[in-house]
Amino acid sequence: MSSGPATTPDLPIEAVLPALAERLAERSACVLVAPPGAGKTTRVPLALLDAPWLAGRRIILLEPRRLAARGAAERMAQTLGERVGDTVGLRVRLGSKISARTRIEVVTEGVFTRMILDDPELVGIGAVVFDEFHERSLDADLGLALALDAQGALREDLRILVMSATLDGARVATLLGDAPVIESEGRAYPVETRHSARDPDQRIEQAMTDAILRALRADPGSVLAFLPGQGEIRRVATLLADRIDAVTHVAPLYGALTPAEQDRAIAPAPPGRRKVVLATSIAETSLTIQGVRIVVDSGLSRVPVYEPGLGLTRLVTARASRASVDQRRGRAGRTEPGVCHRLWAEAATNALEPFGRPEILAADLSGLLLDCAAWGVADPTTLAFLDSPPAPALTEARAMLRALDALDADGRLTPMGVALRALPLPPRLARMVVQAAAHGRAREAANLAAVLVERGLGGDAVDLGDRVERYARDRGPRAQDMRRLADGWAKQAQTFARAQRDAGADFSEAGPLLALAYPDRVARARGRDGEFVMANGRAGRLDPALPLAREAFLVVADLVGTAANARILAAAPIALETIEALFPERIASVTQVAFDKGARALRARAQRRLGALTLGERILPVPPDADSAVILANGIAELGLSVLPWTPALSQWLARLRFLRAADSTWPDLSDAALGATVTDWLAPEIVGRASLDAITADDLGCALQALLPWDLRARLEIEAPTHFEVPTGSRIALDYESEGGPVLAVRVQELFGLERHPAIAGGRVPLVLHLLSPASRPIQITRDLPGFWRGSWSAVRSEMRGRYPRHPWPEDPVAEPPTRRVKPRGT
DNA sequence: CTCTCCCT
Repeated sequence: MSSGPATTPDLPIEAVLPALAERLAERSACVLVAPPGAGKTTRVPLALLDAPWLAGRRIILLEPRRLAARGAAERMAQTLGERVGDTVGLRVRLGSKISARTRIEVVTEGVFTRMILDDPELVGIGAVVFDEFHERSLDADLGLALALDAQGALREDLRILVMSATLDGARVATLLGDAPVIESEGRAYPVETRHSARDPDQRIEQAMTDAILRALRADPGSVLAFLPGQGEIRRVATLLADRIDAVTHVAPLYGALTPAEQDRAIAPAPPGRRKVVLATSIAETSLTIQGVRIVVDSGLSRVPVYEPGLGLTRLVTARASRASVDQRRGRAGRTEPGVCHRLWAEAATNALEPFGRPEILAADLSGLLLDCAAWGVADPTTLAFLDSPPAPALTEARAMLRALDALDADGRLTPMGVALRALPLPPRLARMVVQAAAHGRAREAANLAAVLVERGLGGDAVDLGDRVERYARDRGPRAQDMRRLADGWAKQAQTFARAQRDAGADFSEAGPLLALAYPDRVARARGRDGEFVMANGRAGRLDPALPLAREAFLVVADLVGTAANARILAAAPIALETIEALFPERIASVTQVAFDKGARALRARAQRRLGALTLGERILPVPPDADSAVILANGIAELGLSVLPWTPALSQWLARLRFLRAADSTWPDLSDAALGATVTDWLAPEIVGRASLDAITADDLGCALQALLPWDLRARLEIEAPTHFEVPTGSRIALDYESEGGPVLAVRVQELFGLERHPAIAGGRVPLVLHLLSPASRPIQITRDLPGFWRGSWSAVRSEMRGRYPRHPWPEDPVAEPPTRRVKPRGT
């Protein structure tokens, strides 16, 4: 291996600079792929400065982070022996250093998007250089799409250079019109990679703790460990505390720490001591930790998943990408050769996604859509994006911007949209500030917006009123910077403000202000345990010990977690009267009819609703309409159809039809399941105007059942399955169709005297099951063969019965005897 | 099992 960067001042990138200059002289776009340590960020812009095609115009260098932008500007200025603001300038949100002499402007990606939207011709600019493009931020993707559009339509002479560390350069080159790709060597010390697959039953915290302790014993130097999030970092720190030696210091490192805490975490260990830094993906790029020789990588990272439809983002723990784990490994070889321990089997590396998911595929696109509309493009998918913005997120963004009144029906910018774009804030918050300005509260709204966009400003209390108050008392440099910015937003918003009628809300308070930005996240308490339901239908919870948890209504600004378990991170209370005053056109009056199972009756309520949220309700008489009847019918079906007012005749009717259906499927299916599934069709029309089960009569049920039988089958029913059977005495006896063996005719035996043939129905096809009864209607015999009975067991029955009922006829030959229906004994 | 990171 060659010697390291410390001993060789010439950087690997120098070797490709002549080729790069040559390509850019003849082509308008170029891709430069160079791994970390190549020196591209600082060397390339300076090398292009004297190119003839630049003709004295400026170069814009895009960096993904303010820290990186400041560092690049400082190093380039130093190379020239100048200060930032001379030849090399800087333009970031908080503070710009630009002068008339400036030829290279280092800007953050978001700044460039605004620059090109304000000046699509990019007057005075000869080249735009995208650095760290492999990070694929939303702003970089949008900035490149807009720059390509401008180049094609207005500025064919504009040079576009895309620089990237690990990118698949060919894809970008295609996007840039088959631009040439130049590759450079990187420079890093060798890093030995060791794999050890984790026992799947072991928790990641335990595996990481064991691996760190092993690594400390095996090699000298400090350790940088990558974990997915704060929770894991805290738990590993606790586990390590019991088992680590006194000369080794454990330092957590993640984004939510204050800058001072972060500085302490990345400071080198004192001589003779070692350090274990437990970090999130924050340590993959942008900050270097001195003295790290050992990296231990869990292979996991926490990534956001945007849910269009709810307009919310939740976090999931996922395997880190191949690019990400390689980047992590590289952190061990920054200053000397190192070791990287990976907590997975070597073969699993090939199964990793090659790159992390580009932000444009998993983000809220409302800002992007608004910017595109300002560019004159209503459909962003017509621009040259490396990955096209996904349709569901665009649909959601379009709906939100329409609701904010920022776009018209054709997707063009409205005057409100112009006003929102003038504020460098997310569209919802911009709308809040503009609308508050119309009521003379621009300053209050801008301060609330500041607390919402700058993480940690005003602390992390859930109650945003508390955060605004703390921020107002904060005299630190960051708070002062943000106050200057917020003042600018407020002034800008006031230029668009036209005095409006009284809104009936006090916009000096956080809750009413927030409602302007998040009308869909107005929430109502459900129960007492800090549970709230929002107008968008989703629920979230608060620590029940917080005073905020006792409020009836909140506006939720931020929450995390899965749909089933979302935690509210920022909110402010709002009064019911304020909600009613703010959203008269959004609040709908809904009459709701529901079946009360306990009372077995319908209940009607008039509800005032904001989306999924019920603001108030009162009891109403049940409307006697078809809709109510359907709800009652379905409620009854849930209880079971046996609760209906069945009479013996209706039960028999049903049994007759089921009997026929069993043999012949031209008859309708009237099983319990089929009837229950179709109550809307047959029961509901006959119970219109009924408000409870008790109000339904047997007649209602009869009419409803009749409707189940087509006209042409009604006459056949009487023939095939008659209700009664006429015996020789002339008695019409009801048949029982519910018996399992078939339809039953139960009759006193004397009424059958003279009958030679067995009685049958259904055109003689189905013999009845005869239940022969004594004069006292006690069962004597069951038979399906009456002639056989007369010939056979009748004589035995006769001898027994004659003794018990001596005054009734028990003839020797029943076929020859006249039938009788007399029950009373013959005269005495 | 209380939040990844970044920007106008």
